[in-house]
Formats: sequence, C-alpha cells, structure tokens
Amino acid sequence: MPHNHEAILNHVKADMPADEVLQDLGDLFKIFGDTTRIKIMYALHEDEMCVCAIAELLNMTQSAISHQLKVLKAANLVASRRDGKTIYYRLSDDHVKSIIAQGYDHLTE
Amino acid sequence: MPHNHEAILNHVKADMPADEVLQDLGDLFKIFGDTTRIKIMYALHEDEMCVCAIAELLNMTQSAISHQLKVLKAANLVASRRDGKTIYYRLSDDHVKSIIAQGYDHLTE
DNA sequence: TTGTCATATGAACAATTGCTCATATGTTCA
DNA sequence: TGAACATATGAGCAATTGTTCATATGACAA
Repeated sequence: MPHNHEAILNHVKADMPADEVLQDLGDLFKIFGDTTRIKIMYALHEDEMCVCAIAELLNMTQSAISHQLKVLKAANLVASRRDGKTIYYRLSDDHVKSIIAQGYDHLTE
Repeated sequence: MPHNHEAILNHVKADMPADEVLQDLGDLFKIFGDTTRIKIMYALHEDEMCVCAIAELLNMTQSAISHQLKVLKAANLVASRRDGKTIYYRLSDDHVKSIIAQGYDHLTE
C-alpha cells in the first residue's frame, strides 16, 4: 500500500490560496522572466525614459521594445505619460524594485 | 533630427548590472513564472513534502512534479533529503517566501 | 534474486512566446 | 494639408517550454 499523506495534505490545503491567485502570481512572475523586460525595468529604476532611448540603450528595435512595454503596462508594472510626440515610461510602483532586489539577493547569497 | 538621449543613456548605463547578471535574474524569475512551480513552492511553505504527496495535492502526474522539482532544485530553490524510498523536498532558503510575498503584494495592492 | 514502491529521466508533441517586418496611429511643424 | 518623427500593432516564424508516455534507477522486503 502506497504511503499515506492525509494529514499533511489536509494541513497544506488549508493554507493554499485559491487557484486563481496562484495563477495570477505565476503570470506576474512570467513577466519578470525575460531578460529584455528585466533590462527595461532596470533602466527605469531611477528615471523615466522614452521608448527610443530604451531601444538605443538595449540595442534593440523600437518595435520590440514597444511590444514589451505593452506587456509591462498591462501588468501595471510601468506607467507612461505623453509629451508631444514622445512617450515617457516609468516604473509604476515600488514592488518592481523590491521583487528584483529579492531576486538579486537570491543569486548573490 | 531625432531627439538626443546621450545624457540619460550615459547615466543609466553606469547603473546597469552586467548583462550576465540580468540574464540570470530573468532566468530565476522564469522559474517563478509557472503555476505548477508556484504551487509546489507554496505547498512547501511550511513543511517538507514527498513527491507523491505533492502530486496528489496538485492532482498531477508524479512525472510532471518530478520534472518541475528538478528545475527548482537546479535553481537552488528547493532541497531534498532521502528517507528510504521516499524523497522529501523543502524550500532551500527564505528568498522564495519573500519573492512570492512581494508578488502577492503587487497583485493585491 | 524477485517484486514492489518511490522517484527520475528522455523523447516527443502541443502550446506559448519574443522578435521581425510591414504598416498604422498620433503629434508637430511648415 | 503634407512631411517627418515617435510610438503602436498585427501577422508570421523560430525557439522555448510543460506535459505525457514509456522506461530507468534506487531502495526495501520477502
């Protein structure tokens, strides 16, 4: 007979958030799981930047950056403002910085 | 003439970590970017569990769980110990908890 | 050894994803 | 209005990824 997990399962189940929450958590981290997006967020760490400046910094296409900024914006990780033809992006809150900092800690522990 | 970014680019470049670090950061978060792995880490939040208990908890194949545990272990996010035929997995450090907690904060702010 | 339980692993397939290219939208200025 | 600049967007393609299935490894007991 395979061994029994009833006790631990009941205990853990009681502490697990709803499936939907865990799904949302995964979706959020998925966004951090791409080097280009990490670079963009890091670039915005101190100051806002326009799209073409980010593209130049990362040596990538304006289109590629724009696509990624859309993803970041949809997740509320960046915000933007328009000034004439130019659109400036910035981090939308401090969670971005703390999440990246925690990841960095894990890597360099 | 397109507008000039020299000043901001020089400033930001000075603050950017090496490409390799940013790549590693992305790779780390990529691991958090999957619901199954998030669930596994959450399940191990309080106590160690054996592979088949995790599989039963998540209602998934033993094989699928084993594959994911391998990924988590390679990233130093979980550790394991053997007790007879059974192998128990646990979180390997507290960064896992804090990273998940930060993500949770962002979602529920 | 043989059988059984617990776990690991490799190949294969479907689904997702990030970039490119072409083009569209929106703003400013002449 | 027309031209130029800044950004956004849709389709398509190559690469990555998570699961399944079959099977291998490892431990224990008879």
